[in-house]
Amino acid sequence: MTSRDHAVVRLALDLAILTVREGALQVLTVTRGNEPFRGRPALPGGFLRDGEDLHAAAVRELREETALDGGAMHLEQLSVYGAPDRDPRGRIISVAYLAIVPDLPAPTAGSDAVAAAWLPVAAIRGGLAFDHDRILDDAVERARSRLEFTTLATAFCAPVFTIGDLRTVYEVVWGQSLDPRNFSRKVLSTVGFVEATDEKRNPLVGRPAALYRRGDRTVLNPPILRGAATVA
Amino acid sequence: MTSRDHAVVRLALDLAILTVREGALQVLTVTRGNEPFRGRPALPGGFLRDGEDLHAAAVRELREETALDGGAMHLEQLSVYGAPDRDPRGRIISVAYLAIVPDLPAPTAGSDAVAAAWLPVAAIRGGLAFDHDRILDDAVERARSRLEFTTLATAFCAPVFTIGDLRTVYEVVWGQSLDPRNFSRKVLSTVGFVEATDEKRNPLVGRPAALYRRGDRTVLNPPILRGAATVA
DNA sequence: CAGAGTTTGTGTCAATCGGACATTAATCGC
DNA sequence: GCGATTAATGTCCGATTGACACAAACTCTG
Repeated sequence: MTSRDHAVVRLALDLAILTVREGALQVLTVTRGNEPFRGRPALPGGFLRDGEDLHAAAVRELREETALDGGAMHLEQLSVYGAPDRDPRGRIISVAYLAIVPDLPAPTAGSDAVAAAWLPVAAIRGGLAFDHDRILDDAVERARSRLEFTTLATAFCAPVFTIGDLRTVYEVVWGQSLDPRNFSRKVLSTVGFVEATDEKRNPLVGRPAALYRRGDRTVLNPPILRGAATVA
Repeated sequence: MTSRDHAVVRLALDLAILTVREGALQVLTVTRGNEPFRGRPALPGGFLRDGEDLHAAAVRELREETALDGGAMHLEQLSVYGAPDRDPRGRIISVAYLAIVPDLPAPTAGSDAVAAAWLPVAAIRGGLAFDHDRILDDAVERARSRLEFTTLATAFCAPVFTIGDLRTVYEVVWGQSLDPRNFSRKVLSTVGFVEATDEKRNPLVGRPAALYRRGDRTVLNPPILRGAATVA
């Protein structure tokens, strides 16, 4: 069945799990315990199991890494990386997934066999194993684009959040500051983006902010384009 | 090396090659000569070869099917389809690619071993083999979206084309009619979208139209959004 | 050759949207 | 109470867009 003409490959999954922590866009990394790239940070991942659905495998990996219900968070397929020399161990094709999670209050699964850690994306300068730098670049660009055209930003937020929280997500992911007034107007005028609650949250200083839940809309029409706004 | 835990898969490539022919969005299909799905139309494709790069394999398949220089046309990765039961022959993961080609004057590679034919997308109602209907749906949606945010529409056109040709591409792919005056203004005011030539083309009837080449810009900012325009 | 028919190219106008910015409201610390 | 700080609402104006008028250039027909 498997003739010489057909490449024999193993199929891996790699997850770029993004969040906004401490005012920065961060990605979940694991430290490699084996060669190659021993000791280097890498994106968490694993191999596809026998008879396992591709998307289900990604959900499983996400749950294993974040100890969160993978079905509830945002998880989308990013791309496939299949350069012949991308893994020195042999022909391994990797399907990369992009996951967006809120700032997790739980300790980041550090008790696992592998050491997991959140790293600021800006602090990673080509330091990841394999071709994971390229995967991360693609993941960040996808997330930036998603913020323009979908309501994905709410996936970065806790179940209940303020407009300021949402604006911070945009500012951190895009790396530019936005006008709070215009941002509020844009979000609140888009029906289905956020849903008002009757609660408020008292910050350490300043006027209390109204709290919102995510709405049922997923696509933003019109989009919120990252124009030539004031760079932070 | 390949433990029981790791699924053994074969990696296939499927191409959704789209064009605009005879005023309709069409896709290149091949008629399957073997079981399963013998006699049913399917997207052209093949298996990844040993040591072959993924994108290079897609370029090769495209050239085999259209006899055109794959490097010159638009070819992008679409998605991966990996449901366990998507192929009755066993575990086959498929990487789908979207290709956009102009209306080919050459006979559509009909002399090949497999019979290739252009089929209008609208005429295909769940008639493709495997999960190719879903792949085609995704490909069409991707193309529609690309027309909004990139200059991809020029890939549907011959090297030299009129604004009317370009508008026809939008109308056919989106399935809605556009105002010719506003469309011209939008295209011509976007620097780098099209490049003027000093030639004109005489249609069968009506005023001659100026001919343009594709410009060097790839992203459209601002985009041309398919709004609630008049449906054709 | 004149006029109808058709398509291209230029222009107008009003409604809407987006960016820049002012002002008021609510809370905390002193 | 008062200043500092952040939230929420509002104003203004230029840019963009959708709807539509009209002139220009060509072919076909009578």
